[in-house]
Amino acid sequence: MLYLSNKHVGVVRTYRCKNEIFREDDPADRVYEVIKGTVCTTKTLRDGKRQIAGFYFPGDVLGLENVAKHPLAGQAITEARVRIVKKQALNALASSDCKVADRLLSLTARELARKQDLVLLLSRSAQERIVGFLLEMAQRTSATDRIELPMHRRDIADYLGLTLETVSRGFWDLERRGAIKIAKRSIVLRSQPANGRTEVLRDIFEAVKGCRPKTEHELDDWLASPQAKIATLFNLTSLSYWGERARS
Amino acid sequence: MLYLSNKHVGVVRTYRCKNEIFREDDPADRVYEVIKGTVCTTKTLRDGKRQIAGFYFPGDVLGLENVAKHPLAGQAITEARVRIVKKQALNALASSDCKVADRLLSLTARELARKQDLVLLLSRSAQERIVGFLLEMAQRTSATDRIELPMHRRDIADYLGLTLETVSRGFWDLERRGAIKIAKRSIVLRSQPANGRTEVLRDIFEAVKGCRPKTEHELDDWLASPQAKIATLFNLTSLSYWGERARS
DNA sequence: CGTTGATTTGATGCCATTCAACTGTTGTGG
DNA sequence: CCACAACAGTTGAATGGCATCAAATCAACG
Repeated sequence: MLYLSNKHVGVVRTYRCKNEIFREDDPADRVYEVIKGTVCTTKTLRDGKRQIAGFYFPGDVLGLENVAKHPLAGQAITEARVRIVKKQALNALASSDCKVADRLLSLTARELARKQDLVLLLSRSAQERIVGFLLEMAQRTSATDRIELPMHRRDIADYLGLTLETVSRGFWDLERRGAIKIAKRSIVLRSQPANGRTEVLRDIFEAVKGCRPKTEHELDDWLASPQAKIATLFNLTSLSYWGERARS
Repeated sequence: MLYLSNKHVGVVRTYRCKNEIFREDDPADRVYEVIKGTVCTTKTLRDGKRQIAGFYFPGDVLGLENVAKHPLAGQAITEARVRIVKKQALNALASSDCKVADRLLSLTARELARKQDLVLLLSRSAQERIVGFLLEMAQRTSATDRIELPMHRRDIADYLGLTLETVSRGFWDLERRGAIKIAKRSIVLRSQPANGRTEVLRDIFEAVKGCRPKTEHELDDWLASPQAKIATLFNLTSLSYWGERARS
């Protein structure tokens, strides 16, 4: 499903895994809509350290920042198909079609909300970042009980501002506690004991859904969802309160 | 100077220092334009830890994220005057006046770029975050040789994901090296020695301005600016390369 | 089978936090 | 005017979490 444009706008290109879609300091005169695969934005420092500022899945759009030159490079994490649209053409469309302008603002605002979440995530402990990452992936990749992670440990580490060793240890810690089962690049969620203290469960419900469950049934239904399983992981991390990280 | 709206839209309110402008989980049906003073967005966790996701100065607009409920609270850092505009009214304006829609998108995209920068900043060492913070403040508050910091050490710490002690030590370290002079809430920049290695200076120029200096004169001129003085601080932090953090 | 890259595991060290004491400032009321 | 409390900021010492370095394990592939 293409949100931003239709078949008659822009060009579609395919990128092999690890190939660059655009470079740092390239003129930022285009936006890039992911059609298939996974893409990320990276910044590489002279000392070799790499930071990943965001992952992008089908339907997401890169390059919405209001800047002259890309502060970050765009890179394909897996083989990826991307629609490239010139901002100029897009602006022309937007001024003629109000819905396009609306959609553009909406996409930018959503991206802003995601970056907000990332900022909040980055000022937490290593284990909390890892759980937060799993929660984000579960929400964004319409996961069932199995979360497929297209990116490497190294990518996750660069995204979370950690080392890949710490990420590895963090995953293993969750597995040791019986919360997940690691199968290569996919994480299988195991149902939590959830014994006793239902008040805590209600708190978690509220933290993720934004309101308290109105009926027992509503709570039980939600507890069966993968989001709930991940959210309850937060209990394992001595985390008192996560706040609202789940939206739309 | 009011970017977003004119005198006939929204209402203007004044908030005392530390007062809340909007709360976490309040319906996000309004945007808030800072007219005077300084404002920030905060998230408070149950364990008492606080995170600041952004500072906002006159001309900046809060609440542009595309969400139903505010994920963060808005709080006045100093006494602040704020224009409050309902999103509904704004959308009505935007659909009739194309320039308003443009301005709205531009503001959101700028905010997105700022959050990008913050994400990159947060995955660095304590000292680098502190220098990066000074650089951001110098750029955003049209500073001369003196940067006025309206916020407390505690606020800076919560913004950078550090403790206030670490921030204090970081400032003192810069003072010890002769880079700044601390005067309560204002930081006086002292011109850097800049002796020798002009190649390094050119690198810093490029990192901040985005292109290499074309003439010696251009380099010298820039070196006299407060931005340059702060940028050269990065030399002091064993930081090999900062990348482009200065825009518009 | 050897090579290469990805991940896990282990040992050690450093940086930032934590806890604590102390200084300086501001405001309040007698 | 002074005593006192409350707050902001600085400084010091000890702890611990995460990075770093190093090595082992494992899978994929020619």
